[in-house]
Amino acid sequence: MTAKQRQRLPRRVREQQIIDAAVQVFSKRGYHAAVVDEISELAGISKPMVYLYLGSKEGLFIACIRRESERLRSAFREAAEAGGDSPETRLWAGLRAFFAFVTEHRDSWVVLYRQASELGDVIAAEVVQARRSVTDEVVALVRAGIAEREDSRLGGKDAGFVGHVLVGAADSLTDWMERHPEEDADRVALRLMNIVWVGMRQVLDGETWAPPAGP
Amino acid sequence: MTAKQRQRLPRRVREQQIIDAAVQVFSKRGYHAAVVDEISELAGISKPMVYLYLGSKEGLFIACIRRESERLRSAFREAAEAGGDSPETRLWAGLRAFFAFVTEHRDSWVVLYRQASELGDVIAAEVVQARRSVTDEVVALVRAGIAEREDSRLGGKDAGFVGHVLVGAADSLTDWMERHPEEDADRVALRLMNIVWVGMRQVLDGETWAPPAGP
DNA sequence: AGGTAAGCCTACTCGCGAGTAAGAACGGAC
DNA sequence: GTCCGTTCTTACTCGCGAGTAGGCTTACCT
Repeated sequence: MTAKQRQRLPRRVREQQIIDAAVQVFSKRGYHAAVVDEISELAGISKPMVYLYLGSKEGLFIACIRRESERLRSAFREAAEAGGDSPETRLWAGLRAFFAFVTEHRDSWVVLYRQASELGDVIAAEVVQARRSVTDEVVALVRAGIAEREDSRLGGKDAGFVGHVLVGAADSLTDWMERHPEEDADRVALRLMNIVWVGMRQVLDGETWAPPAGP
Repeated sequence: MTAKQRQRLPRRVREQQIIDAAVQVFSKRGYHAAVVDEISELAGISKPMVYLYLGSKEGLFIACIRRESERLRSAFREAAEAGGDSPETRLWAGLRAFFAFVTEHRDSWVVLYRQASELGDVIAAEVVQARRSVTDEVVALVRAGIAEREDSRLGGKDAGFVGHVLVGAADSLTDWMERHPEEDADRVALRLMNIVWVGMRQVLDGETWAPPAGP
């Protein structure tokens, strides 16, 4: 016995521990700068175990994306579904859940969306897919909100537009929150609703903004 | 004569050519996956020239960030300054210039803001700095817009918030634009103004959004 | 107890890519 | 012509990190 044998654990558990560690390291270093040895060490395991269970560095990263993406999307959707009857309140509930999630799992967010241009098309596609799936959830709510108005002058394309505004703004606000720790997730979500949703409602009511007439 | 001597050009010119190539390759592959040989080849030069002029891969990347960041910021600022007297029209002009810039120089944008978590603190700091400098330009306009109202219920912190919303939304909308090529930069900027600026104006006017009273 | 499969490790290989040494060709200046 | 500085190249070194070979150990089953 080499004195160095660690506690044995079933594969299921180890896999999750490895992914836990990987999310931290990928988040901190980025995909390429991340070193598998560091991940395995943080997971309390040796490198070959990582390869045995996850296949390759790329496979490991994809596993991270999949798991974290699923968690985030579930958090959003479940909150939205429990958020009342109107799209408005559902969107609000979803946004609260979103900001709560990224507050608590900053690493997940970083791994999910701050790695876009990196590595071969395989992973890039995975990352794009993950972001799109979140955007789609938001767009669905916005579309429902628009559809409530019959005479609406906004259509499906506008829902996509607003969805991107919301997701992009939320992403960026993640940074803002770091410098304003006194603002919790709920307050940030409320602020965002106040700007974007109110703006959209105004546009729906026909009060648009137009640039001053030019030449 | 080794038949392989290329046209000789002064350092100034070569440096720019190298940076041109580097922006393309960094944008396509990401910092770590980018290979200096590919950059030098694309620049029509041999690798040692890159090291002679830019020092290291890191130095090369920083040169890219600096140059592209400066270009983008100038584009925004010059448009804003020429955009009339009110913060409103200046912001509008700035946004138009921004979207026009990223439409035409997508690579620059990708290199500037889609590389955050990568490499040592040195470059990460540079990237953060670049994004911040753009955000600051926007925030200044928003703050001016808010300050126009005397009885404003929004303050400096809100300007920062709205600035982050705008920059984040704009970032995300670059993806949306790729899937909607029929929308040019001006139309996207107009849409964004319609949502965000109108929303903010409403809040300034006191029409806020509040969640339905909860337990 | 003996077999066996799952969990785990040490100690490698080996290619890729950052960075460099050493000098060749060109273009003036005098 | 012949010097000198700049531009440019071929042809390396060398470390780092992804991935692996091969085997040891513990838990459980019969």
